[in-house]
Amino acid sequence: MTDSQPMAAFRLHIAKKGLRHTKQREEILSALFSSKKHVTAEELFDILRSKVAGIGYATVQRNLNLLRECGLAEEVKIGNQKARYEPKRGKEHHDHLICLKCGRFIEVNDPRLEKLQDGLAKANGFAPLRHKLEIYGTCAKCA
Amino acid sequence: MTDSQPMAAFRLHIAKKGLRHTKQREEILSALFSSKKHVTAEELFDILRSKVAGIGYATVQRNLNLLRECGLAEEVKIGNQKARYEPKRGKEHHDHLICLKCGRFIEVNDPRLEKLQDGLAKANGFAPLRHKLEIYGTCAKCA
DNA sequence: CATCATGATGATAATGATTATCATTATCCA
DNA sequence: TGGATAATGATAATCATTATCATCATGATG
Repeated sequence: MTDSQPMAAFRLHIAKKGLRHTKQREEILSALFSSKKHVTAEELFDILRSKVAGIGYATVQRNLNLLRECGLAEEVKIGNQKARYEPKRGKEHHDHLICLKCGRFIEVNDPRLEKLQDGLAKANGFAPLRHKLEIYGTCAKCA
Repeated sequence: MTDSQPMAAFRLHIAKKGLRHTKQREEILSALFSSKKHVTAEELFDILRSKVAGIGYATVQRNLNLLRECGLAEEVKIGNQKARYEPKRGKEHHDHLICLKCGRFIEVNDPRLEKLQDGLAKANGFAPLRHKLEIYGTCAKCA
């Protein structure tokens, strides 16, 4: 099997930390990157049950956290709702437009935001690492 | 007692919804607006115990939600941590620089962000209502 | 001012998401 | 291949928040 780019990065991270490669980890990564929407741990768990006999919910959660650690997954959390995860390729960052009616997420990206972040931070003697911008409103379909 | 501006707004909201004015509500609002930092419900509860004999935790939580409803309080939530609340005067909006080391919140406000929000939204047929920007990094004291 | 319908409170249980525990299994290096 | 130990899976624990419910307080009414 030829490793996909994310899979290779995952293997590298695992090796660097002295962790082990497992079938579950492989499948979790694969399922996350195959998903077309932002999935919850539970949804991912349901998908994986049919592929990996006996896989446990805790394993999915644990490895989503691991993927988050190595920058391959990002968590999006709205209010007290269950966290959703999205695959992250490379270093590109994007923000979200979140529809309050249907819950849809629209991904957006604007380089001006990065500049604005740096400016705001610098003015306060703050060293920025990352940011999270969520714009709430109504999407076109729900208007 | 001369009502403060927020207290008047609170009374108005309560009246409009057919709710009742209570000593607890008054004290919760007052304590929130007296706090110098972003407080958790628990911290507010501890402050209030000495002022209002027998006040319950649930009452504080309930009324923080009520204050949020009528725009007098704003909730800030980082990861899985306990929610923090800040008093909100009028309609001014601000965002947060959040220090990953000491947990300090710095409030910032830049009108360019509002324009950026509107631009991003319009480009996606999205009607924006509000946004939340959190910039994570290291503050000057923790550098 | 007294009555009373009902909203609010306070104590506590319930909920729900996430994390910790632990016995067992699987990985992978020597 | 053996063995040290990380990972897994099942489940319990945790923790913040919300729901429940008996009792109390508010405020409109007479």
